[in-house]
Amino acid sequence: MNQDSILRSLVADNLVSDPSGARGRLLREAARLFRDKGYERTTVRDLAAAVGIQSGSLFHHFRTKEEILKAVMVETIRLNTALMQAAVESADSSREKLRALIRAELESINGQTGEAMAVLVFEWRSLSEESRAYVLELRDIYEQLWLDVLGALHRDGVLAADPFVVRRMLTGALSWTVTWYRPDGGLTLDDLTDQVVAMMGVKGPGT
Amino acid sequence: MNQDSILRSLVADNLVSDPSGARGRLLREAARLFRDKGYERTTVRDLAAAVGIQSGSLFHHFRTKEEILKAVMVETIRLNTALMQAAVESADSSREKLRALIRAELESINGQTGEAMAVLVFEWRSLSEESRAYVLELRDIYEQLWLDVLGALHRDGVLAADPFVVRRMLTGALSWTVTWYRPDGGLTLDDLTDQVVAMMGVKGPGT
DNA sequence: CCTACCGATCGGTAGG
DNA sequence: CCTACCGATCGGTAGG
Repeated sequence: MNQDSILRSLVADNLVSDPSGARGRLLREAARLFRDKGYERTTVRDLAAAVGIQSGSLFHHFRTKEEILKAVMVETIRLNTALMQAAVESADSSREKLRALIRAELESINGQTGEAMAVLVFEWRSLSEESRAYVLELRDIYEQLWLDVLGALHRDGVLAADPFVVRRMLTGALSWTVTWYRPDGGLTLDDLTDQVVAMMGVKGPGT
Repeated sequence: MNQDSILRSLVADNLVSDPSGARGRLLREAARLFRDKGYERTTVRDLAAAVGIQSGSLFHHFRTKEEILKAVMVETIRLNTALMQAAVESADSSREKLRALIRAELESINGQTGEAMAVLVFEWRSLSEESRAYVLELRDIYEQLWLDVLGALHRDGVLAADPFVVRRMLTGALSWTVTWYRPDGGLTLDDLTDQVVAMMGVKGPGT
């Protein structure tokens, strides 16, 4: 399962909007604007202009501006949960699974869906209570994938630190790359993954 | 030099506002509001109410709302640069200096100035171009303290990964603690510091 | 999806 | 530091 086929399968199940449809295009532009200017500084007029419609027409697709933010976050978590699941399944040992997860998350953060991933990290406060509760549920599933792998490494004595703390540290470290990492800067995503793995205190033989 | 005397010395030099004065109290409340609600969602009326004055009176102290954000950030970096300098000087070996830096930054993020530190991380986009340039200058001095210590460890062969990358990872990991770490949760700041150090691939003998 | 428009709220000002 | 107020802009609506 590559990235494209995973996306297509989610679109078929109506869990993620078709990127080429009106809704999908709006969500992609919204993610970009929300990351660049922040949710609050982005006006409904900005959003409408980005997809070439009038501001009033937005409310044919979404009841409120906040609903757009929620949709960006929900679809992003759904897509990335599927991507992480594929990453876990692609590897055999726990150590390789961890590497695959780190690599996949770095790819999401610094690739095509990077805008939406950044929104997920930085625009949390702009969600309503109800939306927040729902997004958090999805987030728990995503996090459990990580905790399972880290927990296995911990039980095997390969990872000394607490899995929960390690995952929190990784979340911060990896999402922060969006503010400084540039793929064209001589450091490839594989190099970056290596550095993170090297920095993690995962002891023991090299494979 | 403890934290209090460092703060007093900065106040005496007019680099940081007296926390008990009108300006200092406003900046502290502003930091709290900006962290909780975000800069854009915080109105000048919120700010004024928090210190018990009318909204129009704010503009006697600051020309614009953005100037308040800038002041929060500038004073926070100044204070923390002094705190990190003291941390570096308090230790002898590079390894101990790194631990002191990590411990001091965790303390800043999760202590009394935590609100302002979170603002520094999450409200970057709301700064004007000019303010951003100025804050960035101060930030460079702060970062250099870290890079000096990490660079020494790298030259000694204790730290395998690139100092620049390590610092970026640490920035993300440590600042992210503000979203999940609670001092009363059974994990002390010293425990947390231990976990971070353990997670860093700083090889070699235990002292 | 558009036109035309609304009530509310925003940052900031003038004059004291 | 207050009173009184402004122009601009915001999210959202009605009716087509």
